[in-house]
Amino acid sequence: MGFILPEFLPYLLNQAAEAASREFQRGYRERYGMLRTEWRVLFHLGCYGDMNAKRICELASLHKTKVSRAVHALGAKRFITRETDPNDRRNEQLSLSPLGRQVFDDLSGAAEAYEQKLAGLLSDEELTHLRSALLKLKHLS
Amino acid sequence: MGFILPEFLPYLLNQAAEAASREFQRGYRERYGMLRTEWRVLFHLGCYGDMNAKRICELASLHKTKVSRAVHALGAKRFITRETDPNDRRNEQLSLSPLGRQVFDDLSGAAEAYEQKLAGLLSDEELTHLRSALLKLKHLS
DNA sequence: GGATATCAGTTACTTTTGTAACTAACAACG
DNA sequence: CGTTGTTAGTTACAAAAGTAACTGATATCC
Repeated sequence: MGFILPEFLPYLLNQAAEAASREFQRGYRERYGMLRTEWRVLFHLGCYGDMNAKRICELASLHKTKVSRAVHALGAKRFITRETDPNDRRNEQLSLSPLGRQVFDDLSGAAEAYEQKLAGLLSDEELTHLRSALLKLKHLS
Repeated sequence: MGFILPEFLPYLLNQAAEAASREFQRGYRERYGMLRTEWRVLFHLGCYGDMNAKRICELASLHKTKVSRAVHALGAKRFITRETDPNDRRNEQLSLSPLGRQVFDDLSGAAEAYEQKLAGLLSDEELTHLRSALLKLKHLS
């Protein structure tokens, strides 16, 4: 029988993800000139604490070049500082600067508000189920 | 309270969407050298029948430049034909060529198989709920 | 009919991403 | 030691996407 495009999961997921990102994206883009990967790096540091680029790659499933570029951009904006580990000079610890912390605080407020808005479209139950289904899908090698 | 990045819906949605697309994408990319937008255009014609680029933009929420480029690429590969409407020469009707139909048949088989694989990660109930939640999110302005 | 607006689609230019090859630092093994 | 391998991160180049301005065609309204 005919293939039903609007029920195809990868397609549906992409459309929902794009719709959910677009409006929120505009916020950090306009306010701080940040790209999505920059937002992600900033939030990893803000939510999990200092770490190196490698660790961010793992946590966020991002390629190292993407993270490298985001780290440069965030450094240029003075949102993060980079400190080379004297015991292993390949390793560079990333931290939020005080300015970066301020930006993070502002944006995490905006993120919470936006999450509320999205959550408003769904019941609590739907929301829990959605999160759990998304988590299962995420772990496709 | 701290913001929980791994529960943030836009982030979760993006990760799940990327994971769900990546493997499937490799298939049409390697077999036919197609990009994601080309896949989408091909599938709109295959699933809904002939239409013009404008209509594809609307159905798929894609920008017209993206569709224009995909249409060119699919034309160059001889997967679609383009016919100017004699009553309104701005309007160009797109159709699958016989070759394009073959490609569509092959890829829709692959898509069905992949959907089965994804569906295997979730129960029937989870799947229905997931689809319905994604549909609701998709309709954010 | 002629100025103006609108429409489908394209082009030219810029920004962002993907890929692979490259540093520089360290580890392991003989 | 010194060769070989691995690691964290960068760079250079090519592919793709975003943006806005542009065609050429039709519609509108005076």
